[in-house]
Amino acid sequence: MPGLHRDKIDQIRDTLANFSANVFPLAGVAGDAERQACAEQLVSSMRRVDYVKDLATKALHPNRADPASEIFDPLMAAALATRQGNYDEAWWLSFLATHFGKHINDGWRLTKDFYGAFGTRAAWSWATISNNVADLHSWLDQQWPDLLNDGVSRRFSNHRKYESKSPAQMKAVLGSYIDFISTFGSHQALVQDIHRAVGQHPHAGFDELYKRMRAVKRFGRLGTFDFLTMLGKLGIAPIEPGSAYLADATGPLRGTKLFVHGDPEADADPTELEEILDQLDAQLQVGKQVLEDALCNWQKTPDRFVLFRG
DNA sequence: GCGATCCCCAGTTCGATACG
DNA sequence: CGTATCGAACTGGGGATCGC
Repeated sequence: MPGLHRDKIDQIRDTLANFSANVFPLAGVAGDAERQACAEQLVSSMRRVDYVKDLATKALHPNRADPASEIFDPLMAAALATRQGNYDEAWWLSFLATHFGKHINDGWRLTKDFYGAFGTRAAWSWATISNNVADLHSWLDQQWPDLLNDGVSRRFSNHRKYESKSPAQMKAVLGSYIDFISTFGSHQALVQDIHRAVGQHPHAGFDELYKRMRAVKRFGRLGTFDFLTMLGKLGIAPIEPGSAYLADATGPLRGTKLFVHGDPEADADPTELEEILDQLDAQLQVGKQVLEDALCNWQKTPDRFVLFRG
């Protein structure tokens, strides 16, 4: 990150140094190069988060919501649906965007072609699928594999690289999500139920949804965290992560161990690491998603900034 | 060149075992 | 009994490597 955001990087770097001196010694960023690289990763993560938050209010072309359009974008489509009060569609689009993900080269093509059903029929909108799961299943069995077999690359994102486009898995994953929501009748009814159960605090809501997402197949710690933080950023659900969910993590846990103890393999209690992140964020005020994202990317190359792609 | 094979990954699932 | 914890088994697809 050359030149740009110099002030913000400097400010974060100084906060890290002060925190180390006065609150808890952060062994992983004791060196100048490491502290600088970490500060740059934090600013880089903040910018990615801010980009998505801005989608909620910025001007968007209506074709962003049209899967037949070249400029279809499921996150922008979710933002547009939210503005129209169509929370069901906003959640569903966010779910599909998270499940398929944006591939570094193929972009949103996999999401677009599933959601738009390759133009073979009306789009698989929430209104359509939630009332016609059987139609979705037969379409996946009978048409989807042939439609995919056209020589065009439609890959999952890095975070979803173990997923499969097989009809069996598609039915299992999408079906389990549809079932999960259908128990409540609508996404808004689910949110109301969460509020009844744990109150209205965004951290409590996030945590309760995180637990309940176990009902959705193939959505583990990473997929669930990506999905729920997306809902929060786009203003689709009033939730925000109150922790980095290190207990179930691999990369972010490694990153936090390196950050705090100077050793990615350190035998550290995730709960204690979370408490240190809590205290640090009281000063940084960047949010837990930025911390977990930045520390995961930083630990790959701790002594110099490498932009995360993928 | 080109297909076959291998390896990796910020993963997931399943079943066994240990608890209260 | 339920349920928490743990590790082994297994995952799909891309890209690198290998053998021809």
